[in-house]
Amino acid sequence: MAAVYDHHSVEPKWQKVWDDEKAFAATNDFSKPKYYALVEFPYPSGQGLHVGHPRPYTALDIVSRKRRMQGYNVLFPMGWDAFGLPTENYAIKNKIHPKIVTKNNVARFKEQLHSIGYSFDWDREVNTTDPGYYHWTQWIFLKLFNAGLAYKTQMPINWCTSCKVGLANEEVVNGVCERCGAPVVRKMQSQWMLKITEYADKLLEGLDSVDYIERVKTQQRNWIGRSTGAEVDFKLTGTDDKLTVYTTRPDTLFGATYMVMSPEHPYIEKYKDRITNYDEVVKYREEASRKSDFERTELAKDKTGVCLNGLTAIDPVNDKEIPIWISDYVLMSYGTGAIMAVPAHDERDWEFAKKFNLPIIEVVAGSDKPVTEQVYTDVAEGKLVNSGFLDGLSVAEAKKKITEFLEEKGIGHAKTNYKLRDWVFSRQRYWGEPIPIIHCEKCGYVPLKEEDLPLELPEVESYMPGDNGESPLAAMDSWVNVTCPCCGGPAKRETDTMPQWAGSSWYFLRYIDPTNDKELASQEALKYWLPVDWYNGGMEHTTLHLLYSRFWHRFLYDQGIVPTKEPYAKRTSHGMILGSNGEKMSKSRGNVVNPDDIIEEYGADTLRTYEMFIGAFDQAANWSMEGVQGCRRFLDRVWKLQAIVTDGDEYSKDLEVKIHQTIRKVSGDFETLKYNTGIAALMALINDFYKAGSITKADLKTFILLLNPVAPHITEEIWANEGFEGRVFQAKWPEYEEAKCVEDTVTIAVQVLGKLRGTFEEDRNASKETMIARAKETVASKIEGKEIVKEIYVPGKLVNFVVK
RNA sequence: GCGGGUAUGGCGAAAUAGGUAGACGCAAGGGACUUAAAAUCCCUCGGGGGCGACUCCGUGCCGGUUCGAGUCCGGCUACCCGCACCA
Repeated sequence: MAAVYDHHSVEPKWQKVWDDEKAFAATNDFSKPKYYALVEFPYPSGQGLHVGHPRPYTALDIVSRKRRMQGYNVLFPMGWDAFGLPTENYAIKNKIHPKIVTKNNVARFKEQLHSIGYSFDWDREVNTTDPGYYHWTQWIFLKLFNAGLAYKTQMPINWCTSCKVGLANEEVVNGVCERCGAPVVRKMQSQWMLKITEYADKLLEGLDSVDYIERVKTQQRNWIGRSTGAEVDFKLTGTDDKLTVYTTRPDTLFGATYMVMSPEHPYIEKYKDRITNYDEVVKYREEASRKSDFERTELAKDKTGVCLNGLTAIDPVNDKEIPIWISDYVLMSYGTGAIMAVPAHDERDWEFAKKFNLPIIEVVAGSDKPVTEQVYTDVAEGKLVNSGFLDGLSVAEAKKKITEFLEEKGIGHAKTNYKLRDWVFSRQRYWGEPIPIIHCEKCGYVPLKEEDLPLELPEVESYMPGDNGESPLAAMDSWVNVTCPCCGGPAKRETDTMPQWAGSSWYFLRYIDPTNDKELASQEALKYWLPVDWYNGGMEHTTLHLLYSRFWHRFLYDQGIVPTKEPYAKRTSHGMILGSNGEKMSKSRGNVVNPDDIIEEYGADTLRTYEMFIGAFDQAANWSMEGVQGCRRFLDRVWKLQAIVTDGDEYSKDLEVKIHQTIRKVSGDFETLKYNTGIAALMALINDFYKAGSITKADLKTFILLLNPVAPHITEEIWANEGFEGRVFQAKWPEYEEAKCVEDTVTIAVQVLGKLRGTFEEDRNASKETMIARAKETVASKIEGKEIVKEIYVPGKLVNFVVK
């Protein structure tokens, strides 16, 4: 044995052994119990791996390695989510094909991941930009199209007035273009959409059947945002038209004092002759078009709006004529694009009414202050007033009664609404999956035939979007102009590509059968491997990627393509790794840590141990070089255990209880995301080993097995040095006996009036009477001359005396 | 703005189900070894007071429930994440 642990020679050595022996390949032996562990596949950026990546990867590598030791057939795959904007922008700037850029980045990422010693099954690597992969992404799109879930509509995009290109939200900084600084406006564009809203209820209900951490479920539920209310028709004065609003509070209908329409509402165009201040309205609408939905609702505090002079509405319950305003906080994309405003009982309406001096009428009583001074939104306590036939009812009763009334009169009906919006699926970009649709003047949108897939990305001369905001593909006349598969007439290909979310919405299915060129994956393999048993990923993917992939999966289930309703049985999330200054790591802040440097100086096992020890797994943590060093010191102490090991195939007597406790602790902590305390327990045990002076081979063996999932290289090397049989990755996970986890004596805390006044040691089986008697001795001076009113005894823990 | 989180020593953090706050690690101070340093090993380490047995205070802030609150309840404050074309 070498005197010191030399990671430079040991780590690559074992990585090669694992590769050569195909140590971590999932087998197709479907008779074995399976375990599918999944981490989010990375976007192979030009910067290479970031120290944030190894955190979730190491966590599930630990789980995977432990599962294999527990006898499971484990699938733990890795791949590349390689389409995307930064690669395309790099390609534009440097005139290099994105394919080449991607290939280089992937090679770098793969080498980096390899050097950390992950137990990925590299035989199942997938890449979303590979035509053999996106063949099936396009195939799923065709299924969606044929099921009526893909449609085209006019949607606004961010448009740079100077570059003449569509921009991603991220490329818009404070309303101007990130590259040139010119103002960005919203421009209408015909876009492909996916009807995720049709799956809103299924996605909501599915959450009840899966084991996701609670905040992920809550965030998805709120994102879907189901609310039940009513749609109500208000007559437009002097016309045959009605203005339909959506409200969650139909009970407050008698308190509506004005209406607000979205600035984009079609009635504005329709009745522009009636609106006497139309110029002002148009100006306001232009200003609103410069703001994103986010800004429009963000600026809600300082309400803006314009009253439509000449256009009013009639409240259907009391025939009152009320004014109509337009304001940007009302969005065309939610509800009906118009609201009735009840300022007494809605915060935004109240602020708006105060600003523009509009009447505020109380219709729910129960507030401490008059509603002209403070908005009253309590729905549990209040009773209806000033509301005709609703007076005296509770809010819930009134909701029911008014909805029945509206339905009876034919002026409204109960309505469920969702905050969730349909998924904008078009990008005017090159580096994405081509949308396999042909547009024919005669036949409309015609899908490609399945046998014509994959529709490969053609080579183009420039990756720059066209002047009118079209994708670079639009310039490829020979590719664009085709004959209609339906009528044989002249037709044009769709030139938009899919968003990056497309490839990542189903990648976990492809790992199951990655080389199948007949189907997306074989039914037999899907039945065996699904669902994913444990999926860990960033909290930032909760509402988009996670929801999108659940949507696709549920759709595929409805089509009979996959055997489970839900793709992921369990979902957990990790916290971000921040720079040592507590800020997000970024080049500009100069606080970026490259994992390669850590591996070079301290080794992969140190990196892995530190990333797991850094803090609570689900919380953000600051990087610390000193902390890295501490973990390396721990591994050095592990290495040096070889110097104090003596023969013996049983646990040392003095260490036996500690070892059993540690097996229990580590086995549990590795399952519950508490990697930091699991490692702390191993550190505590090694401290006990050194205190004992010498340990048996059995002591060492168990310690090595427990540490192996975290630090696989050093443990494999010690295992070989000590002549233990086979490889650690083939060994069995250690077991503990509950009976051997308990000490003979317990320490009892003694409190007087809840304050700690002393402790004593006693046989753990001693009676309650003995414990209380010993407790009285322990705090004799504190309770002397006082009356004991109550004795509280918590077995094995404490005694508390309540005295007078 | 809306939705979701988080707050404990000098620092990263622990604390099954309301029961000894600060495990484990880092930094710091002292000691051993060394010509010296590094490495390693040993000891101390929340704050105040006391020579001392001890004692008071302490888990973001204000209040409550309880024999007992970091943990439960009500009300705040600060910070972090997401907000649909970054991934």
